[in-house]
Amino acid sequence: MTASMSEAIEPIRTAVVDEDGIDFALIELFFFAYRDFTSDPDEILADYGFGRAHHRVLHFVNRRPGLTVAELLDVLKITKQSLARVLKQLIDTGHIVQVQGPRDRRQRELYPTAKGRALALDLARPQSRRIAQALQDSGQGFDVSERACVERFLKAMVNPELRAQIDILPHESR
Amino acid sequence: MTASMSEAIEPIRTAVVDEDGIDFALIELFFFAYRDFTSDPDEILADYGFGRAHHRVLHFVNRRPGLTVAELLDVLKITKQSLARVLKQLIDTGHIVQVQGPRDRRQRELYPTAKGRALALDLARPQSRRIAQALQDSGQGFDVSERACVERFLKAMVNPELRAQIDILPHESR
DNA sequence: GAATTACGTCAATAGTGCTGACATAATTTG
DNA sequence: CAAATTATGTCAGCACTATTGACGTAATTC
Repeated sequence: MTASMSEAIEPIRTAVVDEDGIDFALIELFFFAYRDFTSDPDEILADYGFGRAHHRVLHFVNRRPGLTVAELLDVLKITKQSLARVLKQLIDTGHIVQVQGPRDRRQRELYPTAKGRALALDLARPQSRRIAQALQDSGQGFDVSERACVERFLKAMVNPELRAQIDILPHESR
Repeated sequence: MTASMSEAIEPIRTAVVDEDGIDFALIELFFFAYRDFTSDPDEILADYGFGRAHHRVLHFVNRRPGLTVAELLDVLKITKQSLARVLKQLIDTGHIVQVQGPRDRRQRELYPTAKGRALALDLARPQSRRIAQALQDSGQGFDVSERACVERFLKAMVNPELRAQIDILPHESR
């Protein structure tokens, strides 16, 4: 764990620049943007003793009511054990209910309750406000649809094999 | 922690839709995009026994060589204690060196070593590739600069009071 | 000289992720 | 029908990143 040898290791005093296809500017903008984007719901969640994991579960159960546990794991790309804790808490607090699968009785379909729906909307509100404001602030005014541009870009950033999953989720226009 | 009362809580069977200014579509796209975006460097970091916190520190020390500890804390918005561990590891492994501040000897200026610069570039490479590919895939071809649009949007998503900090960082065009 | 600042460190805690193992019930397969 | 597989739940233990609060030291400022 120690720096090899005893000679002084030379500090590099020049900043890295965006060269050779290295895009530090967008990399760090993405970091800052996502951090502030998630900070909005974080404050609300804290009041419930919940964290981001709860938010994500609540979000997707609201977006796809009747999801099974396996499907949810596949969307979130986490393990059963990681999901178990947060899902149990959301069920115990009456935000989500489990319903035995109609065809396959081993499955548990997950549905939001009115309480769970309300919380999901409360969490989405400040994030939506931030997005709307950002689109408005950054829009060029003209014909160019900032929203369409951003939506295309974000989707293209997702691993190709996962894009099919996204298309399952409800969307307004398209 | 238990759902109040004994009556069955009704599951809501309809999916939430994007209405009343709620933008679920972009919210979840942002989640998916950021998750995959960070998965690239995560694999490399694992080889070093490092995590995302190490990546962030290494990134900003490379972007602003000579940063003091206090400045780094201000950029990352974490506590001294959270930084301490990861910074110590990066110093012990010879990725970052501390130099006593020239004016104020209490300060420790942080600089990357050649090793630290190399790792920062290795981590930025797959992320930059993903961004470039996404911009290309999503670009409309025409005159519209997808990159400019995305950069404006991401910057507008950041809390206004923090945007000044971003402008300090080196950038190519602008 | 006293207060403040910059930094380091210690102890304790929380949230979220992981692996591996095991149990149960239901469905599918041979 | 018996056996294998699948869907889910649960237990134990671990890792990483973050938190708060407290304390110490050295350097600077007032």
